[in-house]
Amino acid sequence: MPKRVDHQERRKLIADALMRVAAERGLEAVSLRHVAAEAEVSSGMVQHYFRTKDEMMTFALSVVRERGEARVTRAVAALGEDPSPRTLLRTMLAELLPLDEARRADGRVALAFLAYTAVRPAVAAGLHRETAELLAFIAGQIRAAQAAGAAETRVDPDRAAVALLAVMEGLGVYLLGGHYPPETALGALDAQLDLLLGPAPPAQRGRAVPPRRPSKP
Amino acid sequence: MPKRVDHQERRKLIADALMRVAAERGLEAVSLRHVAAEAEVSSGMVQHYFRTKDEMMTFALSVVRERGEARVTRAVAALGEDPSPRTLLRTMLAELLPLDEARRADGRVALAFLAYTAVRPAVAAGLHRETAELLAFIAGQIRAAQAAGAAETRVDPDRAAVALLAVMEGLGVYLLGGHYPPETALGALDAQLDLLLGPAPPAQRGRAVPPRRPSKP
DNA sequence: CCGTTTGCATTGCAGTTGCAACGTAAACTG
DNA sequence: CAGTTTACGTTGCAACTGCAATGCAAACGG
Repeated sequence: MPKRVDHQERRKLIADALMRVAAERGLEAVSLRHVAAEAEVSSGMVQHYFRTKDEMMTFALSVVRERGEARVTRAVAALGEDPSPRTLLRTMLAELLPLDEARRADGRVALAFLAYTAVRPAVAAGLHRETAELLAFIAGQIRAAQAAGAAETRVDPDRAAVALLAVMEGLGVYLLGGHYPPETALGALDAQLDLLLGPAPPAQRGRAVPPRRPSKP
Repeated sequence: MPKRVDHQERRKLIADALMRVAAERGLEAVSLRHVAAEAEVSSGMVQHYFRTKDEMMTFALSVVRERGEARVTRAVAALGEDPSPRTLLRTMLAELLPLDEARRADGRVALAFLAYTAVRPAVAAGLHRETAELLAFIAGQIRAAQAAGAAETRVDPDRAAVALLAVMEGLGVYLLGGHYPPETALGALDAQLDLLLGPAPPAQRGRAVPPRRPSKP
């Protein structure tokens, strides 16, 4: 039986189990044995693929990141050929909000890792690059909208991008905390886009994110 | 010696130690013994004042909330008699951002508790009330600014309040993660206020929060 | 002045933790 | 077919965990 196993695949299997544990009971409940049990493998196997717990955590963090990226790319791809900046931004950001249970689970894990990395700065390096790229992209879209005359040109695209991404992150945090219902968050997101890009064309207004067919990533 | 002790004071002493541990090494490192050691008391004493660890955590969470509130009220009080809505909002929100090391430490603890409560919904009840109050207050200020003609009346105050608070929370999270420097966060906050309330009067622009004298709360 | 209550310190315990060590069986290499 | 490597499974261990139990001295109530 041995030797013919995909190393990366096993690691993802374990990381997935870790995320399930973390989503349900928090990162504090993540132990070698719990993860192993959740993945239905022996704890020896977990040790075989991750020499230390920290290695496992770091890998899981990268998986979380990639999941988010995959979500966004899929949602954006579903928009078809070059969508308007507004549609693009709204789709991206709404996709990153924990609006259904699947995304809530991911969100809880992400939030846990956020707290985790806040105390272990060394692990956070990868996140910085991603944030920087996202910010650059968002700023680009805002600039495009301004050039097309759709947006007020008084706002600095870079600052607006930082604010817009922060809105999304903050809404996500409050949603996870159950401070308000999803509609409130979506309303605030749309209001923010209105502020930045001017009122939306009526067809767009309040349109839901396209339905996502069930998948087992 | 016994009998003449202020119960509440001891509990705060312990909670403070807990927050120091959590700020440095995360909530996972918070154990009865660690907290006791940090507070320089016996672990028996900790058990005397908190019958279970959960009771201690819940109390610490309430202390975190109160600290934040105290910070804001102090900063706002320093503004003097009825300041403009814009000044008020900017002062409040900037005070809640982790811009110096003291507030970063508090922020790390708050973030850790956010992840903590996301998995234990029962504990989060108190937070909801506070958020709701804050939102109502912010919305009120925005309404006031609109009535005074300072702000564009096209934005819905309630939605704008949700977005504004989310901006602050999101900026805080990214700051704690070290994704960008404090100036970027402050820039985005000001940009957001510009969007909501119109450009700031020149005297206000970029003015720093009044210096906070060192204190041992 | 004596019992009760309060405020702590110490000890002990069962359970859990990360991790090292060892064992083993299957595939690949020569 | 011998030997090495890969892929695990099992066991064990020292450290740590929350918590119960016990002890004890000081203040207070009677």
